[in-house]
Amino acid sequence: MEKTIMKNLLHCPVTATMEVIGGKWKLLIIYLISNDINRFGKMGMMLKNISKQMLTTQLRELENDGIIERKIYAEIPPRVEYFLTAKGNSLTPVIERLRDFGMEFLIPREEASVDQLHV
Amino acid sequence: MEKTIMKNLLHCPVTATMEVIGGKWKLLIIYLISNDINRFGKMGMMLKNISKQMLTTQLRELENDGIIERKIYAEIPPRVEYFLTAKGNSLTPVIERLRDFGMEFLIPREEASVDQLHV
DNA sequence: TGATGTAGTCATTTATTTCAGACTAATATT
DNA sequence: AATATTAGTCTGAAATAAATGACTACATCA
Repeated sequence: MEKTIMKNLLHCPVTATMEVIGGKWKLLIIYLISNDINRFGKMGMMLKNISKQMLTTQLRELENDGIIERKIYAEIPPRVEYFLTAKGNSLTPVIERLRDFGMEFLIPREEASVDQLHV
Repeated sequence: MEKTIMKNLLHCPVTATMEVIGGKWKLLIIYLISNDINRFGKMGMMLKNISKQMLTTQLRELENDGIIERKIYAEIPPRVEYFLTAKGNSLTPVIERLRDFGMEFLIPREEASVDQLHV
């Protein structure tokens, strides 16, 4: 075997996807947005231990990767809302498989809780 | 909405799975093992920029999470081989979806290369 | 007049990861 | 007797990531 693997893995779609969703808060943010918690302040409240800076960074990265969209309303005080793009919504099968694996192998059935925000 | 989300997410199967596979080198290591590159030294050679310590850490975590198994042969010099467990093999659907998303949205078709180690 | 609310930015400090390199065990080979 | 081999461990240093707290803009409300 050659050592071409590293070169290949630069273009590996698995690795590439992990880079997009792998950030500490990214799937959580996607989850919040898909549940209409899509403003900076609200998100910050839900993600108890996140700093503003971290939240900003994660949102910007998701935006740059085309997963979410940022809509600025010309109001004062400022209002910004985030939405999933079509690309972002295409992550659904990935997330479902992550969930399946977690439910089957990692989380005791009774304790599992997903997709319920207790609004 | 209450702030129960953080409590819930402690048991979120999506997050739990990400914790298992999210480590920088873990999917690569799983990939190598599934291609019979399953000894410490060989893996270290393939993963060009990994340190021994890092490799050890990742392998131990995967082992503790039940994804891989460690077989020690009582020989000198020492021989240790790693194998995927049934649980580890159950990650296949997850990895396939990660790949699908990457191929469709992240990697230009011509450049994509997965599952080919050029042995 | 002064406080309030939103969505941030920026500089500095602190915490967490990761790396580099020396070291080990025990046997076979030269 | 010295060297090679494998799969690591250990310590201290360097690099990266993340948190903290101050600061901004501008209209509206009290």
